[in-house]
Amino acid sequence: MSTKTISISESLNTSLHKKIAISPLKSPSKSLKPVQTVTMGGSHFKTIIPLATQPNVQQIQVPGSRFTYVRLVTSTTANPTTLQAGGPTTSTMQTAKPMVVNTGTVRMSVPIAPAQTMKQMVPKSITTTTQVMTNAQTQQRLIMPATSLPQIQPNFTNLPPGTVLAPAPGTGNVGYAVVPAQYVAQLQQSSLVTMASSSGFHTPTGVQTQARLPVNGLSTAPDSSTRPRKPCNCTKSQCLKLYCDCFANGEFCNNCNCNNCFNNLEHETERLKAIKTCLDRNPGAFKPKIGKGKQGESDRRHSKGCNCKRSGCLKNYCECYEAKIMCSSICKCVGCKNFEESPERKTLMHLADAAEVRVQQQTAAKTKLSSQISDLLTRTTPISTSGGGRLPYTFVTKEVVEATCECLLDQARQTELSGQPQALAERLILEEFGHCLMRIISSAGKAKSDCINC
DNA sequence: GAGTTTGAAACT
DNA sequence: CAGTTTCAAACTC
Repeated sequence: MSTKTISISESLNTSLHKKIAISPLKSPSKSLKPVQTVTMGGSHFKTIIPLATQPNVQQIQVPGSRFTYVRLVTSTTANPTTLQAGGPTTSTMQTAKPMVVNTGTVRMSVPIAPAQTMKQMVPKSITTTTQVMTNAQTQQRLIMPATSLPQIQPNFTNLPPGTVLAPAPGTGNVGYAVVPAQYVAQLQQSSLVTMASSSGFHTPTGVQTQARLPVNGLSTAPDSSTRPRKPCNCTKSQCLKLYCDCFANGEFCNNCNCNNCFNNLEHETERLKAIKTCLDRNPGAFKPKIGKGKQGESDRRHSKGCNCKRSGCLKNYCECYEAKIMCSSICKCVGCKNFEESPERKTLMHLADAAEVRVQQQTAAKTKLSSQISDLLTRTTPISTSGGGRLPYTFVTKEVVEATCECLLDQARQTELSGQPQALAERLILEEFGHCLMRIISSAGKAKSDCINC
């Protein structure tokens, strides 16, 4: 991977003429890319962290460095290109990549994640303070100046995400980042924002950060791009080995339950060293484990295959099963039941589907019941008797009865599907009926009380 | 929640 | 490369 230098000249004040070093970028993956940059050699690396000059963006200055550090996120497709910053459309969209900004004194590695659901991630609050652009891939990106240099901004609409425009040595602390909007949302949720202060780079002891990134550049679950990743519980690895999911995903730990965690900015040196060690051991350590299979095979498959011995590849111990893909020819598993025609697998799938449907039905029924009661509270006039303690009969309407019946039917279906004995089923249904009654009574009582007070 | 099982990662 | 150990997540009770 070579580093290319690009001049920014057009539309810039000549005194601001700057050199930009942009490295070719790598493909998106589960892993972050600082790993790629570390292998390039170089005496000093810095993990780039968010800009701070915009209301929703954090800028952190590392002592001893003249540069504003940023963390960048970019799209999942496209190829590396050479860029002419400020020029006409000389660039094409690029892949999520790590970037090395060679400023002459400091090399900064930029972990970059694929931005997948950018449209929905763009916070409304920031669109007024940052320039939002839409490219052919319908991804929105932001140009966020680390310091004010507004005349540059309009010329970067064609830069790929993940591009850092850094100044030549001696030109001051000015840097630009083209960042997909999703990352701004990450920033808002990340404790990176709270851990950094505008006066300097101070991270309180124990503070952990975790920028959420899609796993493998793919969504392993329908909502994986929006759901916070599970916190790790590492106790011995210092979160600096691939045992740690956060580390393996190229993320900082944040809100984890780990002990003696070194996977944070506070232990940047150790972290980068660990990344290098992992890469020395396995250059593909941070590459996606789930990739495209050979022709004729499933689109997605485990890059190395699993080695399961006892789980039949039908438990989450199995990386293939966990990724919701079938085992392939490269797996070395024993007694595998994770293949297309496997009856065990089909049964598991049916059970999982049924469970999901049950949960949805039950949730819907309960929501409807609550809605009916709530609706009644607003449109009925409770009948209160003077001290008689009777509840308003108007609450037992046709709608409430129907909603109650739905709850009971759902409970019946659930017990039937799970093969519960009849006696237990009846008991569960009765209990559900009791819950419904309690809700009705509670609502009616509240309405009565409200009426008395009014 | 504690203890067990599991398989990937790390180590020898 | 193979065997063993370490580790943290998944799972069971």
